[in-house]
Amino acid sequence: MNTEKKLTEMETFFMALADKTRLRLLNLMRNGEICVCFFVEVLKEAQPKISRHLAYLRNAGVVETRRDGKWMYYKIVEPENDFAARVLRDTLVWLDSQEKMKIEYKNLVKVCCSPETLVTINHTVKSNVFAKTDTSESNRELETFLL
Amino acid sequence: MNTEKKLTEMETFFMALADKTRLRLLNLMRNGEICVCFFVEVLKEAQPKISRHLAYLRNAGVVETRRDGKWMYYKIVEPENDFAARVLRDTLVWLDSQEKMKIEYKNLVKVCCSPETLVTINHTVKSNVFAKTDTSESNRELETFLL
DNA sequence: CCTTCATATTCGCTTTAACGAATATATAAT
DNA sequence: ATTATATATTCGTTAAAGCGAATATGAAGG
Repeated sequence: MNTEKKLTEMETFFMALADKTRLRLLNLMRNGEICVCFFVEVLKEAQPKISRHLAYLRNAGVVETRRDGKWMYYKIVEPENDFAARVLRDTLVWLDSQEKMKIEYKNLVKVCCSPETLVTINHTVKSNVFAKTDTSESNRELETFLL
Repeated sequence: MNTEKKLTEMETFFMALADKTRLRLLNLMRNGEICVCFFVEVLKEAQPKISRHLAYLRNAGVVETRRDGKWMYYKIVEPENDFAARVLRDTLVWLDSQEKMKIEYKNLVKVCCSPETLVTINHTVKSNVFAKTDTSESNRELETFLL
């Protein structure tokens, strides 16, 4: 890579981490991919705001997306740059050391794994919840994590 | 600390790292305290610009200052927060992996350790250079580093 | 005291970031 | 086809960052 661009890359990377909303988003993604609607629900922030910050993280190469029907899932991606990868890991540990972040993560688990909440959020019939609207892998991981 | 302030602290910390000039300053400080005039000389940036970015780093708790007569010396200070300290160390290693940053550091050493340059920069009589204007410890460290 | 030198700060300006509100897009359901 | 839903994007505004130029501060030396 051009030597001039490396500093710009660092700048962009740290910018991605230099915002409360983005840090909170990363905290929620720390154990796997999460659907946008859960971010909105848990962080209690306006949907366009969430969406913009997620876009920011994606442009910075910190997260990747997967579409599943109407839903978009975001997950943290290990940066190609080893140094960035290390800082990102450190940052997630840092977040995990904060009481408020632990609580938010637990709220995420509560929202994700509760069938009623899924119905509320997705406006889906109950019988369908775990069959279609639920991103089964992520939720199993979350449930396991809670035990 | 108030749980709400912790995220703000992280934000401020990462903001400090999210700027090319500040990263270049930190790179130059990686082995000890450096006088402002050397930053100006090596980075070839306007003095007020350097000064403002140093102030930013100081407000973020990343550097400390020491006055010696007319000269101000800045050095990196280990953040009290262990997580921040770790990220800062990682960042310095990251910088050190970049060719351009190595060159800038070598230029610093060249400027710092050259008596003529000191005379030029400090507008001081030659005989005085190493006795007064030179920050002896730092320079010894720099010279050793170069060998 | 008065001047000089190193550094910090202020001022006015331009650029960029962030936000809420509104709108667009894309998929799914009817 | 039409409608509803999830998410993204645009628009207009406000706030913040960064910059160069000018000025202020503070220490040293004559």
